[in-house]
Amino acid sequence: MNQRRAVYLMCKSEESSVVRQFLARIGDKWSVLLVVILARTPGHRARFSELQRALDGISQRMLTTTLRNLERDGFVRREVFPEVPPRVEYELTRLGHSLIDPMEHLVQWIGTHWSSIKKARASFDDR
Amino acid sequence: MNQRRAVYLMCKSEESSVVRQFLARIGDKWSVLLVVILARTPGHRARFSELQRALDGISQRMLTTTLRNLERDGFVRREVFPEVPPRVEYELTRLGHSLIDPMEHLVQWIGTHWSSIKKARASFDDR
DNA sequence: CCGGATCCTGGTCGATACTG
DNA sequence: CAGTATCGACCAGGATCCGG
Repeated sequence: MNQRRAVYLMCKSEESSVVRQFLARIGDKWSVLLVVILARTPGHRARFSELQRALDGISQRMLTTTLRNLERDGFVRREVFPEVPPRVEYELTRLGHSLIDPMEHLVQWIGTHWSSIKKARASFDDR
Repeated sequence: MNQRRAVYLMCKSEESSVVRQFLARIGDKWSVLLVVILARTPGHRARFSELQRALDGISQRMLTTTLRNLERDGFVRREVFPEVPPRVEYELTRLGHSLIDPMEHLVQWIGTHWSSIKKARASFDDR
């Protein structure tokens, strides 16, 4: 019970709005996946086109704006190499890397409970 | 490193799409907050109007649909009391309650790193 | 008191075309 | 190669009204 204090405190203050803001940002269509992909890339670096291939189905526009947002929040560092043709690499920052830990817990939870969710949905939809 | 296996595996399979689906559902404007509020309510139960007061600013429509979605996923149980005026109570299921644990980690992380994010944004916006 | 039905608005995301 | 610009479809979500 001790362990859950932060959640219980959350609603008392404006911390709930912070959580909402955070989820609204990182909870978009591609951000989490992008961070995860960078995390598992050797060196935690990749260039634009590599990321586009890795995130199956992402449009060029969305990759750009997702990367900009992550850069703005300090999760990703952008490095431009003055070459022709241009090369741009994105690297996970220390802050971005620290995200892996809570996400790991979430992924674990999903892995354990996803079948329960699917079952609940199926039985709910029978009505 | 051992601890991070699930995240690294995630991208290999279709598990990434499961994570996306999950985040898309629970990552909406009110779901997480609603679960947290129920979790901290004595008995993990509350009626519709109590929830509406607790979630400052939520519209009646969004409270209804958010509750429906959570019920469909098996996080919340709905109980109708055949009275006049009607009374409806919502209760966190065991599955819903198990969500608290990973969310706790997330909240902890946000608490620790939110100031870093704000600083990163400020310095980014100076350009 | 609870919540369904409707209408409306802004924002998110994809497609496409075009630059340095 | 790595973007930017523009357009349009779609949907989350708020306001409001009504009904059991």
